[in-house]
Amino acid sequence: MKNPLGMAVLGLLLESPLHPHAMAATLRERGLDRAFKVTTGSLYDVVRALVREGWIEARETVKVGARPERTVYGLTAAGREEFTRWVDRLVREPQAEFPKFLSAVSYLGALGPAGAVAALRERADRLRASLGEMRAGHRDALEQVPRLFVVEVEYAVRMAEAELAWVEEVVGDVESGRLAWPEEAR
Amino acid sequence: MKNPLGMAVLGLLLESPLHPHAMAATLRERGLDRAFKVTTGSLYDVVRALVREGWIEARETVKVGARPERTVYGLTAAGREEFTRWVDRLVREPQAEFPKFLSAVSYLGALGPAGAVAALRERADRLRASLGEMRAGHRDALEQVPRLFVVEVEYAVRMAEAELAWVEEVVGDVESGRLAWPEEAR
DNA sequence: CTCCGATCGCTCGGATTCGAGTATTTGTGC
DNA sequence: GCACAAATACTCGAATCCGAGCGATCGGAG
Repeated sequence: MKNPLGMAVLGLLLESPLHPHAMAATLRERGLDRAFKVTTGSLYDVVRALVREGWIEARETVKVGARPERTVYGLTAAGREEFTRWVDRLVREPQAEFPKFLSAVSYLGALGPAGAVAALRERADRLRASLGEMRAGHRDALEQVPRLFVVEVEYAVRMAEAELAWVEEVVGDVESGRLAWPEEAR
Repeated sequence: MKNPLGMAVLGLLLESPLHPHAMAATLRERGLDRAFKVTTGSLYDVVRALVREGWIEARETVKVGARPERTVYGLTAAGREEFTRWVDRLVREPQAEFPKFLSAVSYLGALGPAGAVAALRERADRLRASLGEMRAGHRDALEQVPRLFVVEVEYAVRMAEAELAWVEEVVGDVESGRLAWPEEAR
């Protein structure tokens, strides 16, 4: 079980038992779909895996109307423990990750100086837009809930700001020639 | 074809035809395994996919001694074009990604104030260590190749610095009470 | 000259992932 | 009271991913 969505599920069930569809809906309501990739397809797989590990268990299967049955899952004692361990580990140990932008920047040379500047400028614009949305969302959320519950947005904002600053700096460096384009890089 | 490793392969073949094992070796030599997840298993799948798309093609199959045959692949004209488009798109359009730390921070509450501070402190230490390595590696590399070829390391360093700064700030905020721990968060 | 670890180069299959599809029901505007 | 969008709830199969091998060869120590 490596999928962080599993952690999200445990975290939700800490509050109260739910059926899969409700988990997805709740995660989206709380904006946690910015932090977890929540796709329904994967969700059912993840739930099955959590059951296999003994961290959650089916509580009841209710049928409302003629819709498909809903199986409600609740946390086990082991699941409760696992959740904390899981969060703790992910906070403690930086994982090697491979953001697509990092990959792309490795081959920035291929765009040529003018192409690189154009592409980076567009990225900067998009980053500014999404930063605007995040900041607004954060402000609104803070009126509803304590800061601790939206602290991950602050992290996301900081990282986006850092990226934006770097992108702008590189644009400047290319234009001023501080970042030279050697022959070998087309 | 979504795997960025495919982009890395196209980028390598731009220089000269190679067989899969040599691709992996070259990527590692150049330290690009920090930017691309290069696992041999996936590599062969990715190469097959690139052939299917018509972006690379088998050039020859040589047999040296009694070892398994090596199939050498080279770029096609379509592959050359696709590579540029690929880099351009990834630079232009920020992708929604889901770093594990972002997920974990969403449930930071579960660790309690003391637990959170402890875990964050450990992360900070690890980040400092890996920053040290990255900076040293970058310095060394700069003596060998032009800056453009290691510019992705500068990005990685900046992002790690931003994360470290944020982590240290949150530790301070928890300790000073500026980041309060409401009852609901255990 | 012979043993052993490192390197070469690839295959395989289990596990995971997720988009697209299905089918019902509720709500809304006209 | 009817059409139509949205929400409810889940299944399925195709694609992808990747760790764990596997067998050969090479280089160097003794």
